[in-house]
Amino acid sequence: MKDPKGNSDVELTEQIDCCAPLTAAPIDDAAAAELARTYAALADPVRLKMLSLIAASGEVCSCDFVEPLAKSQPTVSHHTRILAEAGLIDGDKRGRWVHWRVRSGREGFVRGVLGAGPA
Amino acid sequence: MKDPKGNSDVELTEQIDCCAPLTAAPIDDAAAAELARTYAALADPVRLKMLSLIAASGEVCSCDFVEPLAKSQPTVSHHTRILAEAGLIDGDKRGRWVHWRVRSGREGFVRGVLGAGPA
DNA sequence: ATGATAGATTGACGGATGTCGATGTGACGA
DNA sequence: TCGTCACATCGACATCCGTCAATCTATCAT
Repeated sequence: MKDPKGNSDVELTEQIDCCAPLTAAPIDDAAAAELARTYAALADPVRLKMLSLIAASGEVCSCDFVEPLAKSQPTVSHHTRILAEAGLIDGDKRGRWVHWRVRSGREGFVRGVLGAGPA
Repeated sequence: MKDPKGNSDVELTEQIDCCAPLTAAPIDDAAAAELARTYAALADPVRLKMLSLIAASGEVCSCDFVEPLAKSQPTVSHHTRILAEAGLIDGDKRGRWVHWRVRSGREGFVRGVLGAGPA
């Protein structure tokens, strides 16, 4: 796959010009793959409800997911794992319980994700 | 604290309050399903590159996707359809060509999606 | 009309994903 | 020590998804 123009990893720079494009340059393959992985983690209603439960309470125990989500315990574990591997939540094991919270530094992103209305 | 439609910039509003939740309440099933559909459309590197190509150029013909994406014409058509059904792009048929643009009103969302770094 | 072109649709294939029962692994309590 | 509880992992299954060759549809040029 060739890259005719030398647009390797150009960061998003503010263009205040008239008729400025939405983005300065198309993203490269690595960035696209990385972003796709993040959004894939958000592409499931169960995981979105998980995120919103965590975001609303600040901290949620794994056991407290089973009832509101109406999913089995292995399924809940599966989804928390995916969210954690996507870098969106962190698990804090205290005794037999694991408490989940939004990863530090990602609160703004998560809030934006959950509030993304048609605007 | 109500959350207005303030999804302009994903900005880090410091949570100085003690124990302030990220969101007021967990999202309901319908909202979760709707959001999941949107993010599912973004969960593919080919579609993200498409979006970035459109966002960078303002308007892209379907035929101009085949080469930079290194995908067959049916595959390109498949992906444009998914992005359109997700309400992210619109196709403008002029003669034999279809020109794609970011849907009006979704520019901010798309810009945020493509520039979603860890902040 | 005829042929050429841009794009959509169909059908098929392999791989990824969501789900749950069964089982494994630690941690707590009696 | 033994049993229980919380969670992770495994195995299996059905479904969904990305991909392309073949084909169909609509449009343009001659």
